Amino acid sequence: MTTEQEFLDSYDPSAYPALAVTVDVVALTIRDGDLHVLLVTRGAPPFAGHRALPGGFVRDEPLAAAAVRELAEETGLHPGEGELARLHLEQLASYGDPERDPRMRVVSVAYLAFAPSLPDPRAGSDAAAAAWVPVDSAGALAFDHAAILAAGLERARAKLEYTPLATAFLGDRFTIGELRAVYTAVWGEELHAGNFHRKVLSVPGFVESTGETTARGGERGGPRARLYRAGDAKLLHPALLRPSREEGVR
Amino acid sequence: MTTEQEFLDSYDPSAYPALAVTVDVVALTIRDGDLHVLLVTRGAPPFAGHRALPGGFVRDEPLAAAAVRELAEETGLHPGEGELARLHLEQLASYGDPERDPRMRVVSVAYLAFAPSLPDPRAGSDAAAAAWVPVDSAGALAFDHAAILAAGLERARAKLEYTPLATAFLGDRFTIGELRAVYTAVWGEELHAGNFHRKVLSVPGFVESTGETTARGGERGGPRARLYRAGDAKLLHPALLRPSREEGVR
DNA sequence: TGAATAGTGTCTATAAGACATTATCGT
DNA sequence: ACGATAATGTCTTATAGACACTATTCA
Repeated sequence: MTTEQEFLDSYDPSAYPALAVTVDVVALTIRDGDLHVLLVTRGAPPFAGHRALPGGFVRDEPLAAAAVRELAEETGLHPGEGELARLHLEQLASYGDPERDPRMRVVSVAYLAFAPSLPDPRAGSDAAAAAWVPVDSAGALAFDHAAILAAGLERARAKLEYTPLATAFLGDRFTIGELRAVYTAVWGEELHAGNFHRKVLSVPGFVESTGETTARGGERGGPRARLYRAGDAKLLHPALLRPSREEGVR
Repeated sequence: MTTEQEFLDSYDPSAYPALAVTVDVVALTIRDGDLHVLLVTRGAPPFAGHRALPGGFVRDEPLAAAAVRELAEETGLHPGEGELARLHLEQLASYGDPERDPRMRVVSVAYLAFAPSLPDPRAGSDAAAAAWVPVDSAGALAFDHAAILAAGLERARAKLEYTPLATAFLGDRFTIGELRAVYTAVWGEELHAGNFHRKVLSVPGFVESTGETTARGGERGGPRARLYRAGDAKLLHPALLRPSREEGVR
């Protein structure tokens, strides 16, 4: 209870009940115009057969490295390889309710990842039970993972407002229309094409022109679109605010 | 390495190296117009004699409860008692670099607290070494606490933009001038009094009038000010943006 | 009386959003 | 030819910020 006692305790961790630290990852990507999250199907109790966020125990490594490692294992890709090299990863929050895991006290550090469209997890790897699932079809998840997913989605929606991270869902070159498709998928709202176009170009450092255009127009017609790459801005100023933000204000 | 192996491991935590979880609290308050943070002076190695954020090991309790408990111990106040009852507490981030504590692997969950002006920590309590320190005078801190404090300050500055949490630094009734003093203390920038006044009143749900005024004018003259209390808004719309946000955008 | 503060009014520049328009491409 | 999309133009309204101004109170 006293400060000195704490110092003593700190040298004797076995005086405390066993406690584990895990990382769980909310990995988001966009497929076919819809926002998807990477989920695994648990093969053992508790919650056997339920879907869960990919994650696992932290080893002798930084927390973010554990998140990247788990993600790489579940997708069958290697960190720094191919599309995983362009991954955006940020810490989301930590969850440590004593009852959140029925086996023992587990504190989980959740991470949020934005990925360009990735292939399906490789069959035969650790990731046999992993799949990209539309976020609207995630359903019930193991442990408190539904709450973690909800927090990740809300964070992602907010981040698109004031950061250029929407580009993290795209390749290194993209059209304004593709960028708008990211916003509509994450926010779940249609955006006015013309206003969005002008606004994106008016924010300093959001995108920069490559001088190129697409090789051909859209599948259903339309002119060739100019290609852009991500700019050097870390924050959008002014921000792109969501249309419907009156709800939830009170 | 495989998913099944993880399930087995999860039942045998002793297979993993000893690991501790702590909470550290960035507790902010405003005294004499300046932003202060609660710091303790360490009495034992490592970092003996250095200042540090208040914190300690997590017990059989939720993480937020551990943060409140540590804060109560250091200030000598009891949770839910007096000013501590009005405390705003939110999770900040977790810090788990393997080298951040020289003794052992410690993962710390940092919390951020906004408090109305609190008394000095009680002499004779656990808090004998605790004190409110102006954030500009914090200097070097033990472990990675300087980085945690910096993250807390940035979070606080950002939160004041789009939430009504500035009122968490004030009593249950306050003037617009007192609210403006919170903003100038946290942001470190002067705000135009007239524009601030009109803007605060124009944001729905930020403050609501009590119909009362202060008993007397300012110490150096001026009329009596109307008294307000916090409104029911959870988000400010439109937000109060910091004047200088061009820097750090790139 | 003078200085400081509360609160309001006015004006300008910027930004958001609704809507229209033109050009280019695929089918 | 037709429909779809890219990109730009126009107009209205809301907001931010600079500045001026009046009223009230304390020293």
